[in-house]
Amino acid sequence: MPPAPAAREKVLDAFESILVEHGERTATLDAVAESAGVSKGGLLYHFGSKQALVEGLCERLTARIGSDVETMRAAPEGPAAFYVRTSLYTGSPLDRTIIATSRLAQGSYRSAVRVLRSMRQRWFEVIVESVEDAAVARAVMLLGDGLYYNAALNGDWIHDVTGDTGTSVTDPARVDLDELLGVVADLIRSRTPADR
Amino acid sequence: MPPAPAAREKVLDAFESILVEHGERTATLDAVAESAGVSKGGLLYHFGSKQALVEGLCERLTARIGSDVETMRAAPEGPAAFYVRTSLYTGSPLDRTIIATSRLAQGSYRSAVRVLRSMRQRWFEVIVESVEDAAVARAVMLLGDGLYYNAALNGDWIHDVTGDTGTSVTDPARVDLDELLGVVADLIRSRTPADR
DNA sequence: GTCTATATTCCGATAGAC
DNA sequence: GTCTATCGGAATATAGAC
Repeated sequence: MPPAPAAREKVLDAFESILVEHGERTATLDAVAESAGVSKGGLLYHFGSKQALVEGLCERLTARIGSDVETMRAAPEGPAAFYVRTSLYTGSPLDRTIIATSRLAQGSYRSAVRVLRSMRQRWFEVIVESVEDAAVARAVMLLGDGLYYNAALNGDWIHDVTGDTGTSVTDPARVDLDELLGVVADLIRSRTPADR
Repeated sequence: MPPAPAAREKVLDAFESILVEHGERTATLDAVAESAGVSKGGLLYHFGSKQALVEGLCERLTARIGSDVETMRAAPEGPAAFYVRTSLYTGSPLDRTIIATSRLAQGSYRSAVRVLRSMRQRWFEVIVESVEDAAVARAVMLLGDGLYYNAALNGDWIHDVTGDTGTSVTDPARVDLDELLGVVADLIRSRTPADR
């Protein structure tokens, strides 16, 4: 591949960060340019319009999902567990691109909606293939969706970075990964035909 | 209660509709006023600023959640099943208020984030009380969150209005309610201590 | 490729008539 | 209570210098 224009990636990173941390309203060309360390004119050289910027982010998501799906398919723990585990927000590049694109989709950016739907479709295909039960696969998908919904809602992204002992049992937002994976395993087991 | 200014409610309805159908960016005072059939000046008489409008929607959500939680607590099918069932978008007033508020929360409206968190907290308390297992309760919450995430993503809200027979099994977005409730029932059963 | 203007449109809010 | 008119600021996009 070509040397890859560094400025383009920097602009995309900045756009992503502002979307994740401050929402769509704040992600103006001015703000993105400043955060990327270029002028507005410079930004508009790489992305001719705001729509082009949105398109750029969508393409980045498509690319990142491609490698994620490959990893998922080969995951030793199984695609379902892998999917649930990686749906818990950790601030990975993929996480951030997903949240940023979700923010755009909540606006009226059709292309963001399209790319997110296709992402879900690709995940689902791999999961349903491995659990052999469409109902369970859809439930697993929903659990992952729920984790992203919570990530997008909380904003500060602190789930388990603090090693505090007082994790309140009554806080629905504080999801424990091992606990959840246990539930998922039970779920899959309870639905797997015991014909062997 | 006082006669309840009809115009205020109409404005709030319009704000909600635009948020749900076109997103936060489109929900300008101009657009809301036009959709509500009043002038911008008229709107600003009832809600002195955009922030006041946001606050008004948050208060509406708080009120509607209050009655929802009561209904949920008394539901014959049990709070968990009730919660999952009503998390599937049907276009009810509560559904619309939740989606609208979620749209605001994805922006940087702190009050919307706060009211949504408190909503989840209240739901969770009722659910955990009935299933007696915090892990299951959290998983159930996530399933509901996932349903709302999907509703917010699809935008056209068509899940089951069409009586088409060709519901593709490979479409993760097309959730069948009975199927999902079956999974939830299995889940609760698999985790309920059989000590009786 | 990147910059500094500048044109244009639009949004939120205020003032004041009716 | 509801309206019209308008100000000030911000956002997208363009033009053209370096």
